[in-house]
Amino acid sequence: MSNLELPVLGQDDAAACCSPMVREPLGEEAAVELAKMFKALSDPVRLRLLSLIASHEGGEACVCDLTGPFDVSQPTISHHLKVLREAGLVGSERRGTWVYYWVLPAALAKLSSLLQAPAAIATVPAGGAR
Amino acid sequence: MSNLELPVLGQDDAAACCSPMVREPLGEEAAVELAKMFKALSDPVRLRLLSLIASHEGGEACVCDLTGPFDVSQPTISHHLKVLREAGLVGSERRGTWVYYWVLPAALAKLSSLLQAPAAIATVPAGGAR
DNA sequence: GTCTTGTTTCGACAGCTGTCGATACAGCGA
DNA sequence: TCGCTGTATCGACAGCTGTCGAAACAAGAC
Repeated sequence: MSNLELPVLGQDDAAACCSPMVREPLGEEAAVELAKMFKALSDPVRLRLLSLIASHEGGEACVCDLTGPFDVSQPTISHHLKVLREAGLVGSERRGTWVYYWVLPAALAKLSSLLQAPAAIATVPAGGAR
Repeated sequence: MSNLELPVLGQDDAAACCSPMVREPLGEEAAVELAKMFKALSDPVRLRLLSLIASHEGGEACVCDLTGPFDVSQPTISHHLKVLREAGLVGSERRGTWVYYWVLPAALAKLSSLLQAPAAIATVPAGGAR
């Protein structure tokens, strides 16, 4: 069976803790921590926010870039950004007037590797490479 | 506050659901669907249930194998299994007295690939064209 | 200084979620 | 048939979540 170039465990310290959950039962503490991250991803607005930030030029986006595409109010966007930040999925920094957010790739990689299902790897279309 | 109209890619494309979200903004519909799956993962008990099922011999587990390790009641386990099933993450079947659950690897793979964060994302040049 | 703009926090509210005990349903064995 | 065991559903309830408008805070412009 072919093996793609997948994020390898131990690639960095954040991912080291998370082997695919299909290999061994998750511990209770690990489950609690991971559930918090998945909960941050469990809202459509936050999911779109995350992808907007990640796909933005330079890999970061100003809040002012993020309020436009949504139907919800600006305080609500701010709230969702806070949730993403507290879950460790994004980082933020104020630069003058604006506040910028960027994705923390290690966090996404951690969740991604956790969900890797060996039996399914062969059925996944060959990566995102264009 | 919401007059901005940014181009959103992938709203009509099936691939939008499976390519890394760091490459292009998630469409609204795709985000709603994916959020449901992540919501199913956003509870520690469900996360552990999923890993217990996946790591069980034969890749499937009877409900009777799943109630033991948890402090919650049997109806609660049944409820969580239902959530996982309705999210499309597991399948189930009754065989005589017992009901068996198994993980649907394609669903995990879908989420896993979505979260894949290429290391390059952090170093994309600011002037990069799309 | 004052004003303007960008962002966060606050307080409130409806709706959803996880949990339970009680109960109903499904098979099996005696 | 009856009873037993395994599983799902029901009804209820406390607590959490997403949302808003109003207000506060931060930084720059005038």
